[in-house]
Amino acid sequence: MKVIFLGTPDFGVPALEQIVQKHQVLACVCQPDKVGARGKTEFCAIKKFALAHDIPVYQFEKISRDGVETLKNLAPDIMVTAAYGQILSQEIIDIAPHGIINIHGSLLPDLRGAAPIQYAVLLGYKTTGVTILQTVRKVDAGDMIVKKSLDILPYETNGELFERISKLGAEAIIEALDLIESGNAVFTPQDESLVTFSGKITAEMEQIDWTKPSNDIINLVRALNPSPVAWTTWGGKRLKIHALRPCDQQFEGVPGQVVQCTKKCVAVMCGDGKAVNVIRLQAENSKAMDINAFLCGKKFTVGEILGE
RNA sequence: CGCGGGGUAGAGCAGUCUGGUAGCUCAUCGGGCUCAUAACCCGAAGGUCGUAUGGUUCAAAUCCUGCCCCCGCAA
Repeated sequence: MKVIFLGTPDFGVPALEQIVQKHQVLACVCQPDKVGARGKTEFCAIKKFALAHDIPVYQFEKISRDGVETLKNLAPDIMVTAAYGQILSQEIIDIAPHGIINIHGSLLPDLRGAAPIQYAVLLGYKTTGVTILQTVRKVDAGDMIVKKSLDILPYETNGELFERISKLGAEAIIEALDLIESGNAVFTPQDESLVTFSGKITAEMEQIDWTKPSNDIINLVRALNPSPVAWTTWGGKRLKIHALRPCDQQFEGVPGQVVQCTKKCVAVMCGDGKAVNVIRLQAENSKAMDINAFLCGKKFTVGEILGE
C-alpha cells in the first residue's frame, strides 16, 4: 500500500523500518525542528531516518491547516501515526481511503493520552502493551485492530520499556496493515466504561516528594528515566536521581533524610518508614554516574535531609 | 549570539583566586590480618593537568587568547 507516515520521536522508528520494507512510503511527516539544548537544533528521529532513506519529509506548523492539500496530492492509501504530536482534523483523517491508523503504547482503552508508557511504569503496572487503532476525532478513541501485550520487568525504566514497546508496535502495525490490505481487519470498539487517561508528565512531578511511599518514589524515578529524570535537592543544588532500589535494612529517620552512607551505598528515608538505596545519580553540571563512582569524589552526611 | 558549570592517574574529585613541574577517595597489582565483611593494615604501579607543542613569565594545572568536547538551567 501507499503509506504516509506521521511521527516525530524514536518511538515510530522501528515501525517505519518495517513498513518501508513491505509498503511504499510516500512521505514522512514530523513536527518542525526545534531548538534543542543550548541553542543547537537537531532533527527528530523520524526525519533522520527518512533523510537516510530518501523519503520526502514534510514538517507542518499545523498539519490540519497547512498540510491538507500537500497530503491529498500524494494520494496515499492509508496513513500511519506514531507519536506524531499534533491532533488531526477530520479533513486530514479523510484524505486516505483507509483513513489513519495509530500505534498507541498501551492496552486500550486503558491509558489513553500522551504518555501511556511512562504512566504504566509510574503506576507500577506489571503488564502493558500496544494497540493499533483507527484514528478518529476523539483522541485514542477509535476502533482497535491489533493488540499485543508484554510484561514490565521489575526495575525496568521507561526508556527500556519504551524501546521494547516501540518494537512490539512495529510488529503490530505490520499485522494491522496486512489485515487492512487483505480486507480481513476486524474493528473492535473500545469499552468506554474502562477508559483511563495518562496525562502529560509535568515539571512539577519531576521533583521527588520524599514523604511519599518508597515504592511510589521508586516508580517515579524509573518512569522519568532516562528523561526528564526525577530530582531532589542537596545542599541547595539540584541532584538528579536516575535509579533507586528498595533498601532491605531498617532505619529510623524523617522523609528525605540520609540514613546511611558507606563507601558504596547511600540510603534515604521515604514517607512509609522504608528507606531506598540510591543506585545512580547526577550532580549539577556533572554527568550521571553510579553511586560508588559518585562517592569517590563527594560524600553525604548521615542525618542531612534531601529536598530542602 | 539565551544563562551558567566543567575537561587533572582506570573512575570520581581537590589543587587554579594568592604562579614555583600534582594530591585525595575508589578501583588495580603485591603482601599481611580476620570466623567473617560493601572491613582493616603495609607497599607498588599509574598523569606531557582537553587542545594550540599559542601568549605572558626565570618559572604555568594555576594568568591571557583561539579551538574542540561534556554537562546543568531556560526554551
